[in-house]
Amino acid sequence: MKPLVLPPLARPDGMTTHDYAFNRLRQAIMVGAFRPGTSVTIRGLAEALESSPTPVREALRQLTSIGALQFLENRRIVVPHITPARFEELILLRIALESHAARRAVAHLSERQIEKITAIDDSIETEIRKGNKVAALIANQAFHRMIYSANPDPVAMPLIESVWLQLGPILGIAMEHVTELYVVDRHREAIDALRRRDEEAVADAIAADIREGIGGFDQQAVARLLRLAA
Amino acid sequence: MKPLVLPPLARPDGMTTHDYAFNRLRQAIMVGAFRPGTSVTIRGLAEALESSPTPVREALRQLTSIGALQFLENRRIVVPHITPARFEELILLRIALESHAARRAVAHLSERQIEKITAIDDSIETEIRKGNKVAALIANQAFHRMIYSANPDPVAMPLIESVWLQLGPILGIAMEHVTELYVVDRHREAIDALRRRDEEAVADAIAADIREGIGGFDQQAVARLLRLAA
DNA sequence: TATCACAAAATGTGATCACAAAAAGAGATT
DNA sequence: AATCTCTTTTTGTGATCACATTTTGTGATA
Repeated sequence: MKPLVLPPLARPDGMTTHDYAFNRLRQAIMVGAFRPGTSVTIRGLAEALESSPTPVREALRQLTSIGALQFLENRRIVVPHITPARFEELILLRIALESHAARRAVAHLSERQIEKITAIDDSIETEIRKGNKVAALIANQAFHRMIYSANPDPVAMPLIESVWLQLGPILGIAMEHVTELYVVDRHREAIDALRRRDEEAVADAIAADIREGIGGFDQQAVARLLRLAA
Repeated sequence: MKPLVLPPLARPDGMTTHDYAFNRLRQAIMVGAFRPGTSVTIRGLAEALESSPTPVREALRQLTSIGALQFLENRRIVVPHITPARFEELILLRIALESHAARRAVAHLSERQIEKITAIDDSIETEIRKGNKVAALIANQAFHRMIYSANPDPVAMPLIESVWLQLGPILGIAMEHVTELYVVDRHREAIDALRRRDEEAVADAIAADIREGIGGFDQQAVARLLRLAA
């Protein structure tokens, strides 16, 4: 129960122990390193991160605030379970949030930024072709984040990432069971719409992208896996 | 700098010190007890709450995760400032989130719940007539929360409350400068739509309610106050 | 009066410890 | 073999302390 393979993550100079723990755990959950129902302990993580309980507890508390973890009544700390209904709500919430965020970002995107976004989209395909699932997932998130963050007041971004974190554990299961990766996204469509500054078309492309494939994965497959995770 | 009038809040039995601190601070920010730019200290709050730094720090860290507070680079803890642009984004985000949440709740609302919601709406008018601003604000939040929480998987609710928290400090300023309270909401309209199970009409009523008056207050007045807060 | 330098106080950070509750394990009983 | 009871271990909680950084306060200098 205590192998605890935590994806590595560089620790920039001057970063506090707490911030490091938070970012590392957050990233781990975001890319599906923990399965639903997994329980973690403060002391265990403190040891794994070579620190002490105090900063780790703060990081865990923060992660519960954004729905990534859950403090149960019996004081146990677990990765939340996901029911099919909850999964459906999260996807619909992604669509509502991200199509809104995309629409509000269009006017602020420079040509240069759109080029950068196109480059990220290319890197997604590259990673998929190389079979590197986690890298493809991270690149896909970067694609979406880059668009929404063009808004000078990206108030929706933290909320979007909260939803991503809640979907993270599902992605972990999906990546375990999906051997074949295939590109099924609406990214080119979204980029074209960005170039035309067509807010509605961008929002529609993003909505379709989310609906048809969660982070590059086939939704039907994920739905099937949900039964395994329950 | 340390009068720190924290609204009282009962502490249920068995609640941890951390949870108590979190809920108390959260409630204080939500109803506008802190002004934008206000800085708080861990030790100061620990003393005010008659506890120690550890649980307070955890509570503050959680509050930053949901945008209610901000840890600056110089390690100072402040209530975030709000620019007019940021305010606009937050309002639009409220509209996007809450009209979505309302739409997703309609199918799950029982007649009994709708009656309860109607009663809450009545209490809002009562409080306004009595001139009790904070109580009216809390009742208004309860009205919205009651609707959205009808969804058995209310995944949007925490995100909505996050936005409320970010708007809280503005409400505090508004309440200081607005002497006359008047009822300008679309609540009856929303309730009627709920009774007809008309999802789109409910969503529209909620959107209009938010757009035309933030929590029962006149938006123009708030916009004017924003300049004072900057 | 304004500005700079230095000392003192305040503050966030993180490790440690004692305590209580929960979980896990061991052994006996049915 | 299953269940119950009691002991041991694990674990979250919260207070305290030492440390480093920041802020504040004081006084000298221009």
